[in-house]
Amino acid sequence: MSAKPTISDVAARAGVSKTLVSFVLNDRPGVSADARSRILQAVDDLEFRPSRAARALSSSKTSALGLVLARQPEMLRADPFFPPFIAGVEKVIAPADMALMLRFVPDAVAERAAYTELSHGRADGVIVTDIRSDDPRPELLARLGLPAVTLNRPAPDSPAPAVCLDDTQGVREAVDHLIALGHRRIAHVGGPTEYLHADHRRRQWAETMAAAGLPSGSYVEADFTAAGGARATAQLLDGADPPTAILYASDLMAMAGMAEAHRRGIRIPDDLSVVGFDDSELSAHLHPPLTTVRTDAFGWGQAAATALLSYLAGQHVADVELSAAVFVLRESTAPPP
Amino acid sequence: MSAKPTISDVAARAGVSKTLVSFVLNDRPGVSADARSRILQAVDDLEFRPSRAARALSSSKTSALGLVLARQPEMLRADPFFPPFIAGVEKVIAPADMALMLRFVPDAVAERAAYTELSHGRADGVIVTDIRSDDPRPELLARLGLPAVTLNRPAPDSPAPAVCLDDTQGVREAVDHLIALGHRRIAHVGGPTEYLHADHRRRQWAETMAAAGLPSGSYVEADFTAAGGARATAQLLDGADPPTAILYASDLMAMAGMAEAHRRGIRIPDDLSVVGFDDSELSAHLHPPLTTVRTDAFGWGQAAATALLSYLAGQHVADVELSAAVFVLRESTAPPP
DNA sequence: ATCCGCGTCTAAACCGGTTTAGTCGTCTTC
DNA sequence: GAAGACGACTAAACCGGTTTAGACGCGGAT
Repeated sequence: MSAKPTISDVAARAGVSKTLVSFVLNDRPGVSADARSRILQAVDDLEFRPSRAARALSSSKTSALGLVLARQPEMLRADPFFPPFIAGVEKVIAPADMALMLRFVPDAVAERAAYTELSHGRADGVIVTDIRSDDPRPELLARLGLPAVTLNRPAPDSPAPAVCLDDTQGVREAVDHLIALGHRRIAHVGGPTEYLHADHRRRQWAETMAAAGLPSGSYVEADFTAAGGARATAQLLDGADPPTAILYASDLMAMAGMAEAHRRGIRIPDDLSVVGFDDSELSAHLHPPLTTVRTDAFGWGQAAATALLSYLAGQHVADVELSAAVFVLRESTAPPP
Repeated sequence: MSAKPTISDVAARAGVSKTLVSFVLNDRPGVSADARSRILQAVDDLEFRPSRAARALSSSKTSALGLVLARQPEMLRADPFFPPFIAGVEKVIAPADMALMLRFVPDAVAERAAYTELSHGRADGVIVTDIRSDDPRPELLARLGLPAVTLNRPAPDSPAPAVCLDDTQGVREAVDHLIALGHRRIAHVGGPTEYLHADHRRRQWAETMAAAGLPSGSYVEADFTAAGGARATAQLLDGADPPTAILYASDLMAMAGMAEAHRRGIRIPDDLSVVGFDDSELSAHLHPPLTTVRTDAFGWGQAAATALLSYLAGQHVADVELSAAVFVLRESTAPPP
């Protein structure tokens, strides 16, 4: 078991130059059928695989994409979005012979450092998720010269192509559904408003209420954790004039909220209607099954990866618009008592 | 806004050779204080960062670790283990200036290809998780010359250091707890037995029952998904002589099982006791809060990364033994009706 | 007969670092 | 005062690919 064979070993065995081997490996024209087959034979015999590191240096292509997640471990633990999202990305990039560099960072400083790192020979491009308001990343990435694709559009003038999924239409449908059932006091438990998607959901909820001529409902900002969802629910339930329905910005918070209600002897959906967001794995198997809004994280991952790959290939990439999040009616909603 | 500066640019600006810059960058002795400060100044002025790709080639070190996950997207969606595990790994490797290459693969063939890929200039070492029975990976990795650390020991003679966490002691405590409450018919809903950890949990359950002189309980193999957990629970509950307690190999299955029981009007814990496994985010916030077994995935990630880093540094690494999974008593268990 | 174009192939430069082998001057040491 | 040790520094080789510039032989056009 000797060391790994190099392109020179292959060239020697096939009786040709390194150049020609490289041509064959990269499907470039101008190689005779005879030479090609001898080279392929040698590649096979030696089990040769080109070194990624060498290729990265000479071609300035790492064949890797980067993904930086700035999250507290707590918020990540039960996140229903990233696993399928990453699976979708992988599905697209694996056949393209690319891989994913993943970075989890605790704060904005480390985040900046991580992107800088990635831009120096670790990744060819990045997918930017969890867009925040006044997100500094598009500017940073432009300065680093690191190609990027963003999930939704951070700002009208963001230079990176955006892969957009309207995740608020489902929220509107959900609120309309609650209103149609007769609810008038519909509260919202949101995520940290620094995240654009959390803010959008809150806005959509407020606007839909307003459009129906209802008074604005109670709003509590939470943090996407189960504990936060339970706390927010307790606050709403214990307040004066408690809501008859609560719309949550995530299934996890909704589930914790349901338990919190149960604990008070409040029945769902009889006494309180609950709507989640995400359609996470467990939601359909809850008792009662959770009415929610579904976003296709896997498909979003695929679309983002596809867009980034074309962008890296030098093609002009227009914003992509995916089909909107859909409202999933199950059994956690009913007319108010 | 020119191209990225190289080490030669730094050398030129500081009036020294590339070699000396390299020495300073790598903290090697034999550089005068004067030269060192001039070089650091130049590095600063130019915002120079060494190219990972170049460094990888010349030093044969990629500064990256690999992690290959062979899972169906479905099984990954609500997995409570990997997010904190990866966060633990990151916590350790980030300060060591390393990064994580993540690969999700659909099957064993792709898995093999992924490891092969990683060994050719993409990663310096890998962490092997989800050990299966007769796992082919230790042998493959040895053949590829790719340093590895395994989570638990696949076989007594596996060449890679193992980072072990006894996740069955908590299961024994859980079963003992149920027995002490008076349960005699304790069923188990397990994970796919090809996974060693799933198999271990099943064994521990069976052995603890036997040790207490109880007849062996019903066993249903499921797949770690919510749907699977619900199905298995239905099967147990609808069978002849249904159990008074069910031990699940994951919280997700336990939660789906609880809902399935509720649907039949079976109250928890009054009519049926339920124990999960993982202590996932939601478990403490369920109604009733789920009694479960907690494994410290974050700590496991840290330990595995630490072990791999020392191993890569050429140190001899003995197997690491972490503190065992602990039984977490909450409110989903009670004496049988 | 000469020139041109073309298909096939190669030598050498190059990517940006690390490492080896050695140069040069100064300071000890006998 | 010569030899040796040592600290500071550098030129050049090297890692394993890709890419550029050009060589070589051959057939067809002039």
